[in-house]
Amino acid sequence: MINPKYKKRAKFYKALAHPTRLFIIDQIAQQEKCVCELTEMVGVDISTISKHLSLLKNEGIVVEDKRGKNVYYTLKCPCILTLFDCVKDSLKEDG
Amino acid sequence: MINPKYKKRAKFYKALAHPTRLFIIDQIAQQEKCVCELTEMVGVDISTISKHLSLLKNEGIVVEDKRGKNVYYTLKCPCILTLFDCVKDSLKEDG
DNA sequence: ATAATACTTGGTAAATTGACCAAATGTTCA
DNA sequence: TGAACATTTGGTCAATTTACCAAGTATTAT
Repeated sequence: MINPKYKKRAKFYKALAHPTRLFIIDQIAQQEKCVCELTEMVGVDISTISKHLSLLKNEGIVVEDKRGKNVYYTLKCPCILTLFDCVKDSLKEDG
Repeated sequence: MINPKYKKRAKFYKALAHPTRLFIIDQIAQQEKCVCELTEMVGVDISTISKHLSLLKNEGIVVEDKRGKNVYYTLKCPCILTLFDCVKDSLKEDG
Protein backbone atom coordinates (compact mmCIF):
# COMPACT_ATOMS: atom_id res chain seq x y z
CA MET A 1 0.00 0.00 0.00
CA ILE A 2 1.02 3.60 0.59
CA ASN A 3 4.67 4.63 -0.05
CA PRO A 4 7.00 3.43 2.74
CA LYS A 5 8.14 7.02 3.29
CA TYR A 6 4.82 7.68 4.97
CA LYS A 7 5.67 5.02 7.51
CA LYS A 8 8.97 6.71 8.28
CA ARG A 9 7.36 10.12 8.62
CA ALA A 10 4.64 8.67 10.86
CA LYS A 11 7.31 7.13 13.07
CA PHE A 12 8.90 10.53 13.52
CA TYR A 13 5.62 12.14 14.58
CA LYS A 14 4.97 9.23 16.89
CA ALA A 15 8.26 9.95 18.63
CA LEU A 16 6.91 13.41 19.46
CA ALA A 17 3.47 12.16 20.43
CA HIS A 18 3.96 11.93 24.18
CA PRO A 19 3.80 14.74 26.75
CA THR A 20 6.87 13.53 28.61
CA ARG A 21 8.95 13.40 25.45
CA LEU A 22 7.90 16.92 24.47
CA PHE A 23 8.80 18.09 27.96
CA ILE A 24 12.19 16.39 27.75
CA ILE A 25 12.91 18.06 24.41
CA ASP A 26 11.99 21.48 25.78
CA GLN A 27 14.22 20.93 28.79
CA ILE A 28 17.32 19.78 26.97
CA ALA A 29 16.82 22.55 24.42
CA GLN A 30 17.66 24.95 27.23
CA GLN A 31 20.61 22.98 28.49
CA GLU A 32 21.88 19.42 28.39
CA LYS A 33 20.39 17.21 31.09
CA CYS A 34 21.27 13.81 32.47
CA VAL A 35 18.74 11.03 32.94
CA CYS A 36 18.42 11.50 36.67
CA GLU A 37 17.81 15.25 36.36
CA LEU A 38 14.98 14.62 33.90
CA THR A 39 13.67 11.82 36.08
CA GLU A 40 13.38 14.14 39.03
CA MET A 41 11.70 16.85 36.98
CA VAL A 42 9.09 14.54 35.55
CA GLY A 43 8.56 12.39 38.60
CA VAL A 44 8.31 8.93 37.10
CA ASP A 45 10.57 5.89 37.27
CA ILE A 46 14.05 6.38 35.85
CA SER A 47 13.58 3.41 33.54
CA THR A 48 10.60 5.14 31.99
CA ILE A 49 12.66 8.25 31.23
CA SER A 50 15.51 6.14 29.93
CA LYS A 51 13.15 4.46 27.47
CA HIS A 52 11.70 7.75 26.29
CA LEU A 53 15.23 9.02 25.67
CA SER A 54 16.16 5.85 23.86
CA LEU A 55 13.19 6.28 21.55
CA LEU A 56 14.11 9.92 20.86
CA LYS A 57 17.68 8.87 20.17
CA ASN A 58 16.60 6.19 17.71
CA GLU A 59 14.54 8.73 15.88
CA GLY A 60 17.56 11.02 15.60
CA ILE A 61 16.08 13.74 17.75
CA VAL A 62 18.54 13.70 20.64
CA VAL A 63 22.14 12.63 21.12
CA GLU A 64 23.81 11.28 24.21
CA ASP A 65 27.15 12.08 25.78
CA LYS A 66 28.41 9.72 28.47
CA ARG A 67 30.57 11.50 31.02
CA GLY A 68 31.49 9.79 34.23
CA LYS A 69 28.56 8.13 35.86
CA ASN A 70 26.07 10.18 33.90
CA VAL A 71 24.62 10.22 30.41
CA TYR A 72 23.84 13.72 29.19
CA TYR A 73 21.35 14.32 26.45
CA THR A 74 21.10 17.25 24.04
CA LEU A 75 19.14 18.01 20.89
CA LYS A 76 20.75 16.65 17.78
CA CYS A 77 19.44 19.60 15.82
CA PRO A 78 17.82 22.64 17.41
CA CYS A 79 15.81 23.04 14.20
CA ILE A 80 13.16 20.89 15.82
CA LEU A 81 12.26 23.93 17.91
CA THR A 82 11.12 25.73 14.76
CA LEU A 83 8.74 22.88 14.18
CA PHE A 84 7.58 23.11 17.77
CA ASP A 85 6.81 26.80 17.44
CA CYS A 86 4.88 26.13 14.26
CA VAL A 87 2.71 23.54 16.01
CA LYS A 88 2.26 25.69 19.10
CA ASP A 89 1.06 28.56 16.91
CA SER A 90 -1.46 26.42 15.08
CA LEU A 91 -2.79 25.08 18.38
CA LYS A 92 -3.21 28.61 19.68
CA GLU A 93 -5.55 29.49 16.81
CA ASP A 94 -8.31 26.97 17.29
CA GLY A 95 -9.99 26.25 20.63
CA MET B 1 2.85 16.44 36.59
CA ILE B 2 3.92 18.25 33.45
CA ASN B 3 1.88 21.23 32.15
CA PRO B 4 -1.37 20.09 30.47
CA LYS B 5 -0.37 21.95 27.31
CA TYR B 6 2.11 19.17 26.66
CA LYS B 7 -0.75 16.73 26.55
CA LYS B 8 -2.54 18.84 23.97
CA ARG B 9 0.56 19.17 21.83
CA ALA B 10 1.21 15.44 22.08
CA LYS B 11 -2.34 14.76 20.93
CA PHE B 12 -1.73 16.85 17.85
CA TYR B 13 1.41 14.94 16.94
CA LYS B 14 -0.38 11.69 17.58
CA ALA B 15 -2.98 12.68 15.01
CA LEU B 16 -0.19 12.88 12.44
CA ALA B 17 1.49 9.68 13.59
CA HIS B 18 -0.06 7.26 11.14
CA PRO B 19 0.96 6.60 7.51
CA THR B 20 -2.63 6.55 6.28
CA ARG B 21 -3.43 9.87 7.90
CA LEU B 22 -0.35 11.51 6.40
CA PHE B 23 -1.34 10.13 3.02
CA ILE B 24 -4.87 11.46 3.40
CA ILE B 25 -3.55 14.92 4.27
CA ASP B 26 -1.26 14.94 1.24
CA GLN B 27 -4.12 13.89 -1.01
CA ILE B 28 -6.66 16.42 0.17
CA ALA B 29 -4.00 19.11 0.07
CA GLN B 30 -4.04 18.70 -3.69
CA GLN B 31 -7.80 18.65 -3.98
CA GLU B 32 -10.79 17.90 -1.79
CA LYS B 33 -11.67 14.20 -1.63
CA CYS B 34 -14.68 12.28 -0.43
CA VAL B 35 -14.41 9.29 1.89
CA CYS B 36 -14.96 6.73 -0.83
CA GLU B 37 -12.25 8.21 -3.05
CA LEU B 38 -9.75 8.04 -0.21
CA THR B 39 -10.94 4.54 0.64
CA GLU B 40 -10.22 3.35 -2.86
CA MET B 41 -6.78 5.01 -2.92
CA VAL B 42 -5.70 3.49 0.37
CA GLY B 43 -7.36 0.11 -0.03
CA VAL B 44 -8.74 -0.50 3.44
CA ASP B 45 -12.25 -0.64 4.82
CA ILE B 46 -14.28 2.54 4.46
CA SER B 47 -14.99 2.57 8.19
CA THR B 48 -11.27 2.70 8.84
CA ILE B 49 -10.86 5.76 6.62
CA SER B 50 -13.90 7.38 8.17
CA LYS B 51 -12.36 6.99 11.61
CA HIS B 52 -9.03 8.41 10.51
CA LEU B 53 -10.86 11.42 9.08
CA SER B 54 -12.89 11.84 12.23
CA LEU B 55 -9.71 11.93 14.28
CA LEU B 56 -8.12 14.51 11.97
CA LYS B 57 -11.29 16.59 12.16
CA ASN B 58 -11.32 16.49 15.95
CA GLU B 59 -7.76 17.69 15.96
CA GLY B 60 -8.71 20.63 13.73
CA ILE B 61 -6.59 19.46 10.83
CA VAL B 62 -9.32 18.86 8.27
CA VAL B 63 -12.84 20.14 7.70
CA GLU B 64 -15.77 18.36 6.13
CA ASP B 65 -18.33 19.54 3.60
CA LYS B 66 -21.40 17.37 3.09
CA ARG B 67 -22.73 17.60 -0.42
CA GLY B 68 -25.34 15.18 -1.63
CA LYS B 69 -24.47 11.61 -0.76
CA ASN B 70 -20.83 12.44 -0.16
CA VAL B 71 -18.72 14.06 2.52
CA TYR B 72 -15.80 15.98 1.10
CA TYR B 73 -12.75 16.72 3.20
CA THR B 74 -10.23 19.51 2.84
CA LEU B 75 -7.39 20.91 4.94
CA LYS B 76 -8.56 23.39 7.52
CA CYS B 77 -5.30 25.28 7.12
CA PRO B 78 -2.74 24.57 4.40
CA CYS B 79 -0.08 25.81 6.83
CA ILE B 80 0.28 22.24 7.95
CA LEU B 81 2.13 21.60 4.70
CA THR B 82 4.91 23.92 5.87
CA LEU B 83 5.28 21.72 8.90
CA PHE B 84 5.31 18.65 6.65
CA ASP B 85 8.13 20.06 4.55
CA CYS B 86 10.08 20.86 7.67
CA VAL B 87 9.81 17.27 8.88
CA LYS B 88 10.54 15.83 5.45
CA ASP B 89 13.72 17.91 5.25
CA SER B 90 14.92 16.81 8.65
CA LEU B 91 14.28 13.18 7.75
CA LYS B 92 16.26 13.57 4.56
CA GLU B 93 19.35 14.61 6.49
CA ASP B 94 19.94 11.61 8.69
CA GLY B 95 19.94 8.04 7.40
C1' DA C 1 37.55 -5.63 45.62
C1' DT C 2 33.25 -3.57 47.42
C1' DA C 3 29.81 -0.23 47.81
C1' DA C 4 27.26 3.37 45.81
C1' DT C 5 25.42 5.85 42.03
C1' DA C 6 23.64 6.18 37.18
C1' DC C 7 21.66 4.08 33.61
C1' DT C 8 19.72 0.31 30.57
C1' DT C 9 17.18 -3.83 29.60
C1' DG C 10 13.68 -7.48 30.14
C1' DG C 11 9.29 -8.83 31.94
C1' DT C 12 4.52 -7.97 32.98
C1' DA C 13 0.03 -5.72 33.19
C1' DA C 14 -3.20 -2.03 31.90
C1' DA C 15 -4.56 1.17 28.44
C1' DT C 16 -4.76 2.64 23.74
C1' DT C 17 -4.82 2.01 18.82
C1' DG C 18 -6.18 0.31 14.46
C1' DA C 19 -8.40 -3.01 11.45
C1' DC C 20 -12.49 -5.43 10.16
C1' DC C 21 -17.46 -6.58 10.20
C1' DA C 22 -22.16 -5.51 11.02
C1' DA C 23 -25.66 -2.37 11.93
C1' DA C 24 -27.49 2.34 11.90
C1' DT C 25 -28.03 6.87 9.62
C1' DG C 26 -28.63 9.95 5.83
C1' DT C 27 -29.30 11.19 0.90
C1' DT C 28 -30.68 10.49 -3.82
C1' DC C 29 -33.38 8.50 -7.34
C1' DA C 30 -36.87 5.55 -9.37
C1' DT D 1 -42.12 4.54 -0.37
C1' DG D 2 -38.29 1.61 -1.27
C1' DA D 3 -33.75 0.53 -3.30
C1' DA D 4 -29.07 1.97 -3.75
C1' DC D 5 -25.18 4.41 -2.39
C1' DA D 6 -22.14 6.99 1.11
C1' DT D 7 -20.81 7.50 5.55
C1' DT D 8 -20.67 6.83 10.60
C1' DT D 9 -20.84 4.19 14.77
C1' DG D 10 -20.39 0.19 17.88
C1' DG D 11 -18.25 -4.21 18.82
C1' DT D 12 -14.44 -7.29 18.82
C1' DC D 13 -9.71 -8.71 18.48
C1' DA D 14 -4.71 -8.31 17.77
C1' DA D 15 -0.90 -5.33 18.14
C1' DT D 16 1.36 -1.51 20.26
C1' DT D 17 2.40 1.61 23.97
C1' DT D 18 3.58 2.90 28.50
C1' DA D 19 4.43 2.38 33.30
C1' DC D 20 6.51 -0.07 36.98
C1' DC D 21 9.64 -3.42 39.10
C1' DA D 22 13.64 -6.21 39.15
C1' DA D 23 17.91 -7.49 37.41
C1' DG D 24 22.03 -6.39 34.76
C1' DT D 25 25.90 -3.17 33.29
C1' DA D 26 29.11 0.55 33.94
C1' DT D 27 31.64 4.04 36.43
C1' DT D 28 33.38 6.24 40.60
C1' DA D 29 35.01 6.33 45.21
C1' DT D 30 36.54 4.03 49.42
